[in-house]
Parts: sequence; structure tokens; C-alpha cells
Amino acid sequence: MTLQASSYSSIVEPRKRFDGGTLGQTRAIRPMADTIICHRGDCICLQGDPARWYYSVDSGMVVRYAIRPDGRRQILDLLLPGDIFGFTVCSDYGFSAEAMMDGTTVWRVSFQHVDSLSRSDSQFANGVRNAAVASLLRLEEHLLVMGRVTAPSKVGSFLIEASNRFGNQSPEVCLPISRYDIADYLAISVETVSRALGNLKHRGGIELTGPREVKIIDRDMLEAG
Amino acid sequence: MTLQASSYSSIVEPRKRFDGGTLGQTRAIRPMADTIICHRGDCICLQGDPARWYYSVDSGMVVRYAIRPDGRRQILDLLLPGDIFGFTVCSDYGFSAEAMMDGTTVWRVSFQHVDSLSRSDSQFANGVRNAAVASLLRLEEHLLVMGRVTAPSKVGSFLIEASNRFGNQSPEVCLPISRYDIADYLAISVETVSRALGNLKHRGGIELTGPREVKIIDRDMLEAG
DNA sequence: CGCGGCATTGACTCATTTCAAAGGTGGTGG
DNA sequence: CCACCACCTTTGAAATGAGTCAATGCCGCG
Repeated sequence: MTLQASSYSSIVEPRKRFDGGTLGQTRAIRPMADTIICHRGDCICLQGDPARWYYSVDSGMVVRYAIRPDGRRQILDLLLPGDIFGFTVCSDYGFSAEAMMDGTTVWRVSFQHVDSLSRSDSQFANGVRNAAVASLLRLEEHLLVMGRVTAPSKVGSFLIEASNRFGNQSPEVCLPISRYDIADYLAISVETVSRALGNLKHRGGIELTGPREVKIIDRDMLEAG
Repeated sequence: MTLQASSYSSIVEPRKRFDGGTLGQTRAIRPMADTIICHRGDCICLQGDPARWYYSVDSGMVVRYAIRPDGRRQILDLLLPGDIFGFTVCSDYGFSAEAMMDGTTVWRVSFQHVDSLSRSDSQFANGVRNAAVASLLRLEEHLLVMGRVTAPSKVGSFLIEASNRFGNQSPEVCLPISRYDIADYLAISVETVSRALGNLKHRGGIELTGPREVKIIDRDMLEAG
């Protein structure tokens, strides 16, 4: 069958939220996993190391980042319980990952075990694929945030994203990470992050109840920038 | 088994190139696919439409992009023959895709068919996963390029990436896309793209043999910015 | 020939980076 | 319990780089 594509004009629709699949749903993988217990700052895997394991965050929070040739750090992803990382088709990891807080626990499963179970359990294989796709969608969202023009709009949409992902159901408060991490996530300088937060506060979009606590007042304004 | 993560200092390693998996290796999916033949600018799928199909580029080139609330276009990915797109875990696509040149052909396979074949053919399932991972790695690379500080370094690393992906083995010449597309890929303005190219030319990093033909002279300088 | 899309260039404005310094905060050990 | 320290946060001032507006040039094509 052969179709002919038509020329549509673009319709502007807001992007939808998404839920990723987790490996945890399939218990069969559990016995094959090592459990890694981390302190804040502990390295879980290192850019350039041979890629042999998938990782699944069990508790705490993990940051995935790459170091550029010039030494700057680019945060690629922030991982929460249920999130999987380690996807690659190269022989080496293209990123590092480290724990963001004490008590972060991560499971580690070898590619071989995952591939082997994937062969016999297609539902598990489906879960792995969905985890990769969830990671992909987070990256797309990240790209869209980074592609915004002004710093306040970048920080604003980061806060929205953060409250959607990290917000413990509490609709108005989210517990962010350090300004340095936000800066490396958005690829702007720390000072600009601080000034952007001040700007959003001044315009009534947020309240800064503490250095690490932000209360979202005007969601629409944050999305708009 | 329980491990304890150690605190490494970051080692700076350049990220490696990667090869994605393709669906084409498995012929069994072929009969289930529609073939779409496109003119330049034809829409292949639309942001907000219900997500039902995977797409595989067979010839030509496809651009995948999202439109922001403010109307600006962010190019998410440029797809070449062998590349797969359409990955999502939402009910709707979060992006649009359109052909970049006349004669672009794309296969379209429904999620049901892919899932069904994935259940019975684990090697095929593996190929689908690898295609998602390849897409993920392209996005990471894209993120790293966009996260660079100056426009010349963004454009320079885009040219490197383009010559790696689009360069037909010819080591020095790459056939880029329009300045507008580069601008929307890097989230900078067209004028800035033009000036950045002028800058790189002036500093001896590239030669502009024609408006659409760039010759890479000094690869290291482009990577450095 | 003239049109539309693409590319370049200039001038101006303003946001962000950079450099510098000063306040805060939390944790550790005395 | 306090003092110190490392790290985080904010703020200021200066310089530069990018966005914007505007105009011109450049093809390819009908």
C-alpha cells in the first residue's frame, strides 16, 4: 500500500505529560541485580567506562551528566525512583551518573541478563523499551526548555517540570536542587539562575520561602516566561 | 549482592560515535508497512495527533520538530534512511515530522504490528529498542551542542555532527540544510547562524564554497568553538 | 521579468556572561 | 554549644555577545 502525504499547516498543541515504564514491574530481574547504596556525590557510572549495566533508581535521586571537552558539565537527566538509565549502543558510556543525596539506592543489572530475560519475556522487553522511550521523552522536554529564549522562561519551565516530576502531590511547593545544578541543567550561569528566580519572584510568579523551597504562584506565567 | 559506590573525580573523555539499529534488518515487518512518498514540506505526522505508528525513513531526509506555545519551532531531530521515529508512551505525538526533500520515502507500521512481531521475534524487539536508544543518543548529542555557550561553537559542533552523519564519506564537504533550519535546530536566530558561519570562515575553520556547501578546514577549531 | 524564499550585513538594544565580593546556610569537630 | 569551614546564594558592575529590526543581495522558478 502506498500513501501520499499531504501538506498540513502546523497546529500548535501543548505537549502532553507521559508515564514511563519501569523494570520493577517484572520481579524476575530482581535476583540478577546488584544493589548500590550511595552517599551524596558518589559516582555510579563514569563517562568513558565500558558500558555493561543498566541501572534502575530505587530511592533517592540520580543525576546523569556529561563533561564537555572544555570541562563544563551538562546535566542530561535527573532520575527518580523507577527511572532506568544506562542505555547506549556504544561500547562505552557517554555520560556519568552520581547520587544527588545520601541513601540513594540503585539496582544494577548487566546487559546480558536484561537481554537474556528480554528474549524469553517479551513483556519485560517491552518494559525496557518503554523505559528507553521515557528517557527519550524527558530529553525532548529538556531540549525544549533549553531552547527557550530568555533565562526566566528557561528557569520557569524548569520549575514547572520539576513540580510535575518531583512535586510530592503538594500542588504549590517543589523541592529543587542547587542553583549550580539548575545552571548546568539549563546551560546558563549560576548568577543568571539566581537573577531569573529573583525576576520571577518580583513579577509574582513564585515565592522563595527558603533558598531551597519555591512556591509556584502563577503557573501560566512560568510557562510563558 | 550489595556494592558501595565510590567517589570518583570526573575524567573528561570525548563522547564516542554510535550506530543505531534499524528495523530494516528484519524483513518480516516489511509486508505490514505502508510506504509514504513525500514532496518537500509534506507533513508525515502531526504534533497532537493520536500516536499509532512507527515510521522508518527509507530515503531522503525527515525533520522532527515541536512547536512551542509561542509559535517558535524547535527541531528535535534530523532523520536519515534507517532512522526510526514515532516513539512515545503518550496517546498523542509530541512532535511533528515532515519531509525535507522531494522523493523522501517513509515506511509506516502500526504499533500493534510492531508489538505483535516484537512478542514473537525478540531480535526484532531488540532492533526496535536499539532504534529508540539511537534516537536517545542523538538527542543527548543535540543537547550537548545546544548547551554550548557561544553561537560559533554551536554552529561549529553542528557542522561536525552534520559531516559525521550526512557526509557521504567525503571527508571535507558536507551538504547542510537551510540557515533557518540550523537556527531552529540550535535555537538561535538566523542572523546569528549566518554571522557564526562568517566568523568560522574568517578564522579559517571552514570555507563557504556555496550558500549550501561548507568545507571543513579545521575540525578541532570547530569542536572548540 | 518579477516574485518568493533564502542569505547576508548593519545598527541598536538588551540580556547574559564574566569577574568580583559579600551574605547565608548547614555540617563538623572542638 | 559554639566556631569554623565549605559550599551555596545573592548582588553589583562591566563587557560582550545575541536578538531584533531593517535593508539589501542572491538565486531559482514560474
